[in-house]
Amino acid sequence: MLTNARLVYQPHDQVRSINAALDRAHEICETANVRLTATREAILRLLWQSHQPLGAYQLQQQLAKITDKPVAPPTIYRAIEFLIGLGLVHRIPSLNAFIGCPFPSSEHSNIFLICESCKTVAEIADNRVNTLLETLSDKANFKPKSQTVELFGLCPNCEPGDNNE
Amino acid sequence: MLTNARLVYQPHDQVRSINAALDRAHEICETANVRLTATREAILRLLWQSHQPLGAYQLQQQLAKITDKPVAPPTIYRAIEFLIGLGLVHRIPSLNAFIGCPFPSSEHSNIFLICESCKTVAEIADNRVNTLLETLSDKANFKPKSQTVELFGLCPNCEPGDNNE
DNA sequence: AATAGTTGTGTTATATTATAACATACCATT
DNA sequence: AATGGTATGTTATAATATAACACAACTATT
Repeated sequence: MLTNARLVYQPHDQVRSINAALDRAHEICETANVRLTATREAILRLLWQSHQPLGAYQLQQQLAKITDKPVAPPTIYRAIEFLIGLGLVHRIPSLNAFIGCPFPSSEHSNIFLICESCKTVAEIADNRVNTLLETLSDKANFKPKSQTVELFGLCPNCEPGDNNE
Repeated sequence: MLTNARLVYQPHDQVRSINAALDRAHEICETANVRLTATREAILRLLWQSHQPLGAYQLQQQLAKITDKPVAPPTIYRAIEFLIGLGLVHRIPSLNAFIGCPFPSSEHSNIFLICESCKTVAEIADNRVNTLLETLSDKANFKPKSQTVELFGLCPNCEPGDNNE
């Protein structure tokens, strides 16, 4: 099982992990022979910096602030589309928002743990879920191609009882 | 495992199953001591008649045609909200659309089989999925409250190879 | 059946999310 | 520097969803 739950729920060295992730992203783009332009990298960085998913118009505001000039929605949506295509970013449909993928390039189903209180989102990848969903699909004669799993609840930091350790 | 896959993917007696479902809906409302008004029932009927999820504005159009007078979006959204609250209707986030629940009143996770070709949506309920997702949540110290599982792929009628029988 | 309280609907306006269409700029290769 | 592909800017608008307030309908009690 892959997960970024600890990173999301506990304090850690943000800058270092983001730089490492960006390096990885550059590699991925080079391999795919596509360009990680300034805009795209900025959007990716913003998404990776936030453990809460960001909407397109939040990204618009933040990008405008960084570059100090206005940015129109298509710019944002194009960058997002590009990043999603590479698996660097996920869309969370129930929130109309986007989040950086903690383990791009690993083939995985997307299981999102969405905290209804603080809105942070952690991600899990687990093959058993895929396997089970494939079995169930089979019984219904359905051929699955992709999937989204969203769990809504409380993260360890917001759970009233026993806390994160 | 509960599923409406056969109903969705094969021809069947629409009218009879919808009437039975509506009877069931009336029971549920009576028990909950809430009113299944004309508008709400009409929306529910429209959703149950369609194996494809309908958007709010599609429902608006269809309802306007039935009642022969214009209907504003809030009317639709209110009815939908009411029906979702009772578990009679589900929202499918990735489609911004709604679908009638084939087995309301059964506690279940929502697993949607969304055909990318013909857009029909079948639903499955299976406890193993819930169990597995709970196990995974536990490991991340996450307390799940609800969930949405969406599978995208091809239904038996659209799958090129072997067809539905 | 009159009243009051609650619940549901009509109506208008507007917020939020997303895309279409076309012009311009950038960038690599010749 | 000319060409062709890719990326971005710009304007307008489509599609989805909600806020706020007025009015109507239903329900329970007198």
